[in-house]
Amino acid sequence: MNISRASDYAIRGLVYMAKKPAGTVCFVKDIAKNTNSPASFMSKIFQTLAKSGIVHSFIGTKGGFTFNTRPEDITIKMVVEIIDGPIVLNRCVINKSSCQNAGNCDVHFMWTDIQKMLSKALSSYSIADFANDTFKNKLPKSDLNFA
Amino acid sequence: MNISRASDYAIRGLVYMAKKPAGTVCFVKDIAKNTNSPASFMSKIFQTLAKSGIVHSFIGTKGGFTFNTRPEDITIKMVVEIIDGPIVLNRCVINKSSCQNAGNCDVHFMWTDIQKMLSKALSSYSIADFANDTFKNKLPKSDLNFA
DNA sequence: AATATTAAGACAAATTTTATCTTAATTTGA
DNA sequence: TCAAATTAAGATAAAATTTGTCTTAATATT
Repeated sequence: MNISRASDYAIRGLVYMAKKPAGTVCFVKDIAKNTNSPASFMSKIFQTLAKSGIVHSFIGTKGGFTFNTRPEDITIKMVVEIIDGPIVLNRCVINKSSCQNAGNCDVHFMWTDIQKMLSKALSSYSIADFANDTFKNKLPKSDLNFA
Repeated sequence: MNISRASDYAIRGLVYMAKKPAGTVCFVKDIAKNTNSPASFMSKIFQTLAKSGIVHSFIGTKGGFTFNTRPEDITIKMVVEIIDGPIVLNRCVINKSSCQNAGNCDVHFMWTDIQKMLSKALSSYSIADFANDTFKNKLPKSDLNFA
């Protein structure tokens, strides 16, 4: 029940990029250094981000990465799902046949519901929120009252 | 970002037990059969549940497991944490020194907040909710509106 | 006391995560 | 133009976790 190191690195790397002037080409080496993450691991993570289309990569000297999607439009949910794969709290939520009750039991409904809630929460934050100061307007969600 | 098979089995096993009359001694073999889970794996899971104190085990012929805590008082969060360990969305939430910003960055605050929300949601369901019909009164949390 | 049945606990396979190392692509400067 | 430098891409590998099985010990019953 947690995000991977890779997702954490990805978010931190993208936030680092988002703090630079728009259009800046960033090297993995710099991104890694400034986020205290292993450069070769970060390299692989940015490969995945590039494949997804949210960043653009340039090979060779003076190569690097730029945003292909505005940081305002990149949600935390998007990043986590690109790196870790779809958020699925329990397998019965996506694969009903994996459930003895064919996904019709109350436990199934609980997981589906909590997953939706989590998904909404992760979608409510963007990379830009952490690069700029727009984050402060959003807290806290944990005050939500569950009857 | 998901619960383990083990936690899923544990919840299903406990719900199965909770449907029996209070005080019934249940065998792992039966629990496993009725939840479509590997018996030897379920055995290990119930060992862990017994160590935690929420169920009581009896060794030998006519041995088995009974509740040591009322199903009403066993939350889904408790079960998940007993089996999978504490719910920690990102390591910086519990270990600030693992964060380059000593846990004072906005990303840290986001994870802490979402974790609290998730924790509250998981605490709002009990094993009894799925054994009886009290579950229906609780949905849906996913209607919560995140500004 | 022997047997049957149970949980407990040691052990092992499989998968996932977290990386590293090598290769290919591109630019730049000599 | 070609070698060198620098970059991302991709193959490979180590480590950790998850998921399970197999053997042992405990207890009750006959």
